[in-house]
Amino acid sequence: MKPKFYITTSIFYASSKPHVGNSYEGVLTDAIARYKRLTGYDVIFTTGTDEHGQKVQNKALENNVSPQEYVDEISLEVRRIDDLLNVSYDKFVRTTNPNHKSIVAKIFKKLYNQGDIYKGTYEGLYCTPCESFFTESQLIDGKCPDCGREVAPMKEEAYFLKLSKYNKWLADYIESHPDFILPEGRKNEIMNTFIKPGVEDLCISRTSFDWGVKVPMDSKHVIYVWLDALVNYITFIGYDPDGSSEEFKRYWPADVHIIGKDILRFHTIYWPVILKTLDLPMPKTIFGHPWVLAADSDKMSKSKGNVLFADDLVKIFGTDAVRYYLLHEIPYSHDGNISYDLIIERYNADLANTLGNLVNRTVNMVYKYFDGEVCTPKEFEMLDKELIEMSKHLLEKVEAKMNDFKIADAIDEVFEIFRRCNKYIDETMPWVLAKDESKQERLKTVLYNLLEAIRCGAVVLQAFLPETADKIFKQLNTENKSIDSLGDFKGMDPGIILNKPEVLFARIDKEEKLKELS
RNA sequence: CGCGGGAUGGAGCAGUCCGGUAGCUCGUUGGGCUCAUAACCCAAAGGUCGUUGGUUCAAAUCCAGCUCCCGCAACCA
Repeated sequence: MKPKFYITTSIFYASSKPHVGNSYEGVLTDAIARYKRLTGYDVIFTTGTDEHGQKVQNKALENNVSPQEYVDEISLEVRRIDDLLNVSYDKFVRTTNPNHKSIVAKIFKKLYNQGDIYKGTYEGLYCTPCESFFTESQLIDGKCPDCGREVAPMKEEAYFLKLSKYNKWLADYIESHPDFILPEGRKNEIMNTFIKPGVEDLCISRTSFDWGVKVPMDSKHVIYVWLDALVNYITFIGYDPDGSSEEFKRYWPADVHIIGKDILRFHTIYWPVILKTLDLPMPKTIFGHPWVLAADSDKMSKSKGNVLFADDLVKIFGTDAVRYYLLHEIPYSHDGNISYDLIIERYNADLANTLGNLVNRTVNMVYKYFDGEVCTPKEFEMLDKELIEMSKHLLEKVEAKMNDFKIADAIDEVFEIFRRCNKYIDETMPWVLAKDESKQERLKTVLYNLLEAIRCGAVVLQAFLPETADKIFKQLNTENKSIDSLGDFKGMDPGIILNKPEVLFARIDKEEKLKELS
C-alpha cells in the first residue's frame, strides 16, 4: 500500500476576490502535492474557502445580497482561479457546508462538556452604535475607530477556550519538534512573541453578528470564525466526535499545512490546542510561506492600484508561466516581488530560451537528420558522461530540496539539466557530425542523449509545470512519464517517430508587451 | 530599551550556524557558432558584502554600538 500524504492550504477568507499573492499558496501547495503523487504517495490535498464571520456579513450587506449568495460567488471565483492555475486539489472545502457546521457545533459542545471551553465574561470598550468591542490600542484618540464616537467599558457573557492551561504543553511541544513550525525563523517569532509571554484564554464566541455556526444551546452566540475555519482540516476528511470515518483514520494527522506567515499564530497556537483538547495527534509540519508583493515591495491593495490577479496573468502569459514565476521566484523565507516586467524577464530567459528553444532545436535536428526517428545510441564518449549522470541523479537532488520545502531550488535542479543540454549541443556540434558520413552513429547517440535528458527533466517537471511537461512528452511521442524511468537513461524507445516540433513558449517582446499592458 | 526578519556588483537571490580565493540566475559588453524562438556556447567588465569599532595571522561570516527598511505586537479574518 502506498504511504499517505495529507496536505492542505489554508482556506481563503471569502470577503473579496483573491489576488495573485493569495493564489500563490494554492500553486505552492499544488507543486508539493503533485510531486508527492509523482513519487508514489497516496495524496489528499484540500483547499477551499472560509465563509463565515463579521467581515463577510458586512460585505454582503454592502453588496445587497445575502451572506450565502455573497460567499457562493467568491467561493466559485476562488475555485475558478485555482482551476485556471491547475491546482490539483482533491477536495474544495467550504465552511458553510452543513456537515461541517454540525461537526463544528459538536466539537464546541464536547469541549464545553469536558471543561476546555467555559462561559465567562468579556470586558472591553464598547461602541454602542457600532455594536463592537475595541481594545485600548485600536482606539483613535480614545474614540471608536469606525464612527469616532465615545466608547464605554462593557461586560458581556462569552465563551472562552482554555489556552492558558496548555501553554506549557505547547511550548514544550514546539521546542521538541523542530519541524513543527517552518521556516525556523517563524518558529522563533511565534515562541518569543506569543508563547513565552504566555497566552491568555481565547474568547471564541461573538454576539455582534450572526453569520456563523450557532453555539449549541446558546443561540445568541456565534462560534468564533477561526475555530470554525481551523477544524476544516479534520471535518472534511470525516472527523466526528461520535466516531470518525475510515478516511480520517487513514489520513490524519496532516503531513503539512501550507499557510501564509500572517496566520501562523492561529495555526501554531489555537489549532494545536484545539487538537490537544480533542485528543488528536498534531500535524507534522506547519509551513508559513512568505508573501508575494508588488514590484515596489508594497503589499497589494486596491487603494494603491497595484493589485495583480492570477487569472489576468494567466490570460497574458499562460498558466505555466505564472506557475513558474510563483514557484521559482518567490524566496523560501522572505517576501518576493511580482510585476509584468519581472514575469516577462523570467519567461524569456528561462521558459522561452533555456527550455523552449532547447526542445525546439533538438526535435528539429532529429527531423532534419533522421526524419524524426529516435535511433539506438551506440557510440558514447566521455563527453556524454556529465549529462547522463546529471539526468540519472536528478531525482535525488530534487527530493532533497522538496523535503525542505525549497521548491524554487528543486525547479532549478531541473533547469540545470536543460542548461547542460544546451551546452552539450555546442560541445558535440551535431550539425558538424551530420556532414560527415562516418559520424552517423555518433550523431544518433548525441541526439538520443539529448532527447532522453529532456525527457528526464520533463518527468520531474510534471510536478511544477504539468501542462508544459505534457507538451514535451507529446513532442517526444512518449508515454514514459513515470518516476521509475529516471534511473537508467534508457527511457526513450528507439524506433519511435517524434511529433513535429512546436514552440512551447514564444518569446515576448518586452517593450511592446509592457506598452500593450499599460 | 517590546519581539523578530532584512541590508551582498544594474536586478533578484545564495553564502553567515562550523571564520580562510565573494557564488548563482538575469542584465550589460566583446567573441564564437548556425541545429534553434535575434536563440545557444565562451569570455569580460561590474561588489572595500548598510555603517563604526572590536576579536583574529585572517571577518560577508564571530562580538558590540549605530543607521535604514519590513513584518508582528488586534476580540478582522
